[in-house]
Amino acid sequence: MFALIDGNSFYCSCERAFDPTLRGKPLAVLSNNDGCAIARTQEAKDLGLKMGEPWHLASKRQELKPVIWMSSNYALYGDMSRRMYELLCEEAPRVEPYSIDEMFLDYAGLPGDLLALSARIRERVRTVAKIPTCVGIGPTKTIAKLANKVAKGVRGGDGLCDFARKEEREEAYKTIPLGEVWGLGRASVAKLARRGVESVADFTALRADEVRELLTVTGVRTQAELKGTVCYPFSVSPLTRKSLAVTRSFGKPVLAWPDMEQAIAAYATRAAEKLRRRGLVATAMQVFLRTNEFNSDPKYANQSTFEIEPTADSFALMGDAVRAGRRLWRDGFRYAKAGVVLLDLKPAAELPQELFASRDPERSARLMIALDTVNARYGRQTLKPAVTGLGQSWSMRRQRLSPRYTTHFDEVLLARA
DNA sequence: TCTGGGGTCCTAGGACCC
DNA sequence: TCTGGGGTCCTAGGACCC
Repeated sequence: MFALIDGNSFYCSCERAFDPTLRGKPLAVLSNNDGCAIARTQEAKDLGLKMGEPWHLASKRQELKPVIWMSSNYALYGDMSRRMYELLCEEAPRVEPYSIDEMFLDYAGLPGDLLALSARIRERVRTVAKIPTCVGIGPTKTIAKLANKVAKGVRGGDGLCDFARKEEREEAYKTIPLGEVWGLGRASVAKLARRGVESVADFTALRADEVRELLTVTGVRTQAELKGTVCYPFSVSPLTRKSLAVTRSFGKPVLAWPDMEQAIAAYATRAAEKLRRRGLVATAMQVFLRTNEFNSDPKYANQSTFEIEPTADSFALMGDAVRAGRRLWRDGFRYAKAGVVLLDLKPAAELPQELFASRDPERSARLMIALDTVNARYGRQTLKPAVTGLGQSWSMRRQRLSPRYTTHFDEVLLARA
């Protein structure tokens, strides 16, 4: 049996964990660049704030005046996520992190009342990590996810939903709309609706070949999982990821190549850091830049994907990225966004020793270790390649940032006694 | 002035080969 | 002159997720 536990309004709950004055108030956390709302407390939802609403529009709506807006603070959320994970590891034999605020638990082989166990876990996460959560239980991940959604939907409920028993969940399927199912998005729901399929029960009643024709094999898997057959097994350690990206919208439009060069160099440097932290090397790279998609600026977007010599060296990656960016650059546009994506990642340990590598691998490794050590101790941007620049007029807006309570000594909470 | 960032998987279609 | 089947690999685009 599986369980899925997830934090309610996770980013908002993280902010509240450190600032109790935010409790009971309508609060929203904004996306990068303070673009749109990506997390809302119940109070903010009740005022009518929608997921993804652009802040520049929402903040002008009269009924949303009471909402407290905060920039997203991923260092804090990542840290809170890790705490939640460590707590869960003490309670459940196996934990699989799924996203920053969601973890699957494997209850296989556990004796006793799994609902009571879930309640205990939930209470511990609430009191120790200060994060309110909901838990769904089911024999497959898809069912556990669905149960979790049901638990979340009950206001003033106990935050738990148990779909372990076939009869009970099949009864519930009759009234649950299809869009609630993990793996069925807007497009699939619309396709199914045209066939009169609206509830989860309608969907599980379809023949597998009909589902396949409509939704391909992913739809077939989702259906099988809803019926209790595991298609997505539990895995404690995810396989090494395949790609890694650093992409950002600019705080203001970029008009000149030197600014773009700085941005691309900085993104490549950051991507290289992420790569090294995971012990990986990249063997291919994608660089893209684009103008604003939403306004009436003249449009230009282009990207380039190419193989590179396998590496995690900041300078090598930066050089490749900047050269590619230069080829893509056209004068006369107002650029709104750019990105560096590292592809076909491999564990560094598997890297064959190149006889004629253009860079001395040992020297590169020593330099990168020095770079990472200094930056770990003194802050991320202490040592960085010169071309990434000091001015950074393009960097994103984060005007409503909370203090970095957990990651910076000079911003930790002070307790007076 | 203003609309996020970072992932995965699947399929169709073209190029190329035997 | 016309006609065939069957592979592989790559890429673009769609769909979905948080």
